[in-house]
Amino acid sequence: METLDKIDLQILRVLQENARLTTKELAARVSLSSTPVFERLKRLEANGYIKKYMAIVDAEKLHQGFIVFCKVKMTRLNRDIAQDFSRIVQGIPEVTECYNISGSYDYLLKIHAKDMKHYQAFILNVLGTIEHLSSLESVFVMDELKHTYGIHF
Amino acid sequence: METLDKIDLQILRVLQENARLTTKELAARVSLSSTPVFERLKRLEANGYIKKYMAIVDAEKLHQGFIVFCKVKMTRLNRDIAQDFSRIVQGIPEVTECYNISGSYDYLLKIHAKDMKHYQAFILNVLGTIEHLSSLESVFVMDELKHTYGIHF
DNA sequence: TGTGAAAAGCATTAGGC
DNA sequence: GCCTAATGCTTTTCACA
Repeated sequence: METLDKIDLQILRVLQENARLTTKELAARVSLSSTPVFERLKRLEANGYIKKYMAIVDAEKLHQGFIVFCKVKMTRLNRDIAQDFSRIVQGIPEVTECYNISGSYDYLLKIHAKDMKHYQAFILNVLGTIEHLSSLESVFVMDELKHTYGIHF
Repeated sequence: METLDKIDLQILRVLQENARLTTKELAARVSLSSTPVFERLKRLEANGYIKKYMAIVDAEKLHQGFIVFCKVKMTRLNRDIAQDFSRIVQGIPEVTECYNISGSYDYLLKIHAKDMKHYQAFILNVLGTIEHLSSLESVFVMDELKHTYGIHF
């Protein structure tokens, strides 16, 4: 797939806002009939423009509303250590995001926990026990002002 | 709504993974017929357990793959200044997330930009011009190791 | 690429356990 | 609460501009 036209982009924008629209409704919003919209959609999915469709659930209501950004520094970092760290992190459900970052820390992790007690236990029993870990710094989220899920394009 | 039973939780878990399942498929996964699943779904939506359905699009492919966490410190922070800041941030499309955080900075922003050039212009022309802003620190994302979108429960 | 029509399959409601 | 069954839409395919 070379490049997306305006209609493709519009489809992506609409679906980013509401993924449960019927093809018909979607077609109405981009002023086409169902068939071409259906085909474009399949193409966008097949080419990886749409990674997945998901329901955004309320973390607070599901008792996972205690959010912490945890900065991690390793004693040293090479390919093997980085791969091990990545593998471990993939398997930790509390870690919802993990980034390799610039600055004085190596990684930034987003953690979802039930409360401070749960988070403390998590640090002591899970994160803190990772090999080659040098230091941890927890930045607690006091309020979520904005969370768009999705991007502007 | 008082509390969710196991089937409700299962429905939420499945929809978090794939929001475009038909009611029928969803029903099969929780071993029920369509009708009760349909009713549970409507209840979960009505009670805010499901906040929205969205397509996750590939930021890289849409030229928004340059990600920066930007820490913001204000000269001082009171209710009015915080409200102003929140209002401004809601209107900035590059800011996909914004948190009020503990530590030596007041806010943590997640920024999606096209590239470093775009980001620099954004800092100079948009973020840097906000009133009562004391300092900014950019933490650049070099690699995204994990991004689940969604939580474990 | 697009349209419109038709077949197959689903969502949604009704009626009953 | 759950089920099965019926109806009216939608999705999806196909022929054709």
